[in-house]
Amino acid sequence: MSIAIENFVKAIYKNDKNNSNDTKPGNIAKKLGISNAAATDMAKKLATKDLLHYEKYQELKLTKKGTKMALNVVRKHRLWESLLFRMFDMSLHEIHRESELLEHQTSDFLANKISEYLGNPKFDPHGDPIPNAQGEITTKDTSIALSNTQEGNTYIISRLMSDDKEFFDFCALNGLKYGNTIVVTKQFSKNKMTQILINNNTILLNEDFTNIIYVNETN
Amino acid sequence: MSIAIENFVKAIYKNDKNNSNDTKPGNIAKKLGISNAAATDMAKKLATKDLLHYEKYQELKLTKKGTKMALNVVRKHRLWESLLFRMFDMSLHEIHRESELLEHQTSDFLANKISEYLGNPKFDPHGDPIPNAQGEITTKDTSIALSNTQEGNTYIISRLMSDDKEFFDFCALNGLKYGNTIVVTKQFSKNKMTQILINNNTILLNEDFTNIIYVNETN
DNA sequence: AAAAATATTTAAGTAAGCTTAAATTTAAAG
DNA sequence: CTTTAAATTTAAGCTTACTTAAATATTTTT
Repeated sequence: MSIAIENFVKAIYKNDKNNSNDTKPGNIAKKLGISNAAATDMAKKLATKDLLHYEKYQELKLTKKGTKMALNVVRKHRLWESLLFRMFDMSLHEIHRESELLEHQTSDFLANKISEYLGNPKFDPHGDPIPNAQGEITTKDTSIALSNTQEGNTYIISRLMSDDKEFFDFCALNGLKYGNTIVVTKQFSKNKMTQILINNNTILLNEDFTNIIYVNETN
Repeated sequence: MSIAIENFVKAIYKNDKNNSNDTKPGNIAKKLGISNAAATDMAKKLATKDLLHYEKYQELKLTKKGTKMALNVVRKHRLWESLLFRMFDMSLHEIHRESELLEHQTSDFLANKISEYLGNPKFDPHGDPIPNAQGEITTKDTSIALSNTQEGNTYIISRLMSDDKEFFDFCALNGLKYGNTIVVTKQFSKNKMTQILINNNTILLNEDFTNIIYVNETN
């Protein structure tokens, strides 16, 4: 299948996961930087390939086959991120940018080699789960957005859900990293801001950030 | 530039290096598995982009710009081969197959990271020279084909110039590997065969193989 | 040096993956 | 509930990278 198709099913998959927007052609088009018309065309075409269900004006829904394809691409993306992050001195933004391209030119064979080399990791450096070779995500996600945490509690950063360079630069600068511990010192619910303590520094995060930083409670 | 263009200039570059065939559209088409007509079309198009010189019925000649592009792709290919070969348990044929795809989706930035990680190697696992970041090959090649060696002399394998799985399987089985030492025990000039001693095994190689195995004299 | 074989080029056409503009449908607002 | 706004779809068209078939030029053979 082509790169365009892989990116299309991946975009649908990710849009569903975030359940931020409804999964209609327009929203997918926005993510991919193509016109609405192109997205509609592609949706129709993929329906004939049994990758998704298409009904005029309705949301797009991946078939089992489509989901499997999406997870296969996601797997390769996250394995590349894991490998590049471990081997080279590259930022979260940089590994994402490179993996976005490499994911489409990676055989299942090579993906398995990378996975094996890394010890079959379950999570990538963003904290996102890595599907296995069968396209299954076996871990369950108990993490919550920082915006939903309780004042006074201690948490462990589990996911940084973004592709944005500036966000990652901010994270790197402030020690916001997968696995690190933070204390939520104050929730400003009216202003939708969260104050946290990390590495003995107090920082105040606004909604944009507290919605994409995910954490787990400490046990 | 597109993958098709990168592959086209690369094919011209490699055809020139091997100086096996004249570098006309038909020969390039054969290498790329496309029709002659497609190759002519592409050649004309690349001439307008100043990547090569095109004159009807004449050989294609890369411009400086075209050569630089080809060397940039070759660099990425050989760096990937070096990395995959070092990290994973993969054969020469497998690393070639994967690198053939990865080479087109690799930023200069990542290529430099890979090079740095490997200690800026000058040769890949096939013994082929790796162009530097400026697209220059700084090593000079003193190696000769096994078919041109002298009976009784000892040599070091310097290059295995092939993409063929069977050839690499044969090499792996018999210890024919970049850097290994062999003794040429007999040249059967009439039958174009060469007998060598390697790892205490005597093997007889025919022309197909002695023309693509390159060696250096020991000092 | 002419005839035959081979390669190259031209011409016409196709599929993928887009575009813009107009028409249609749905969703939102008053 | 009607009007307005927004999104989706259809239609027509473009570019890239091919294809096959026919025309033309070059090589090779005799």
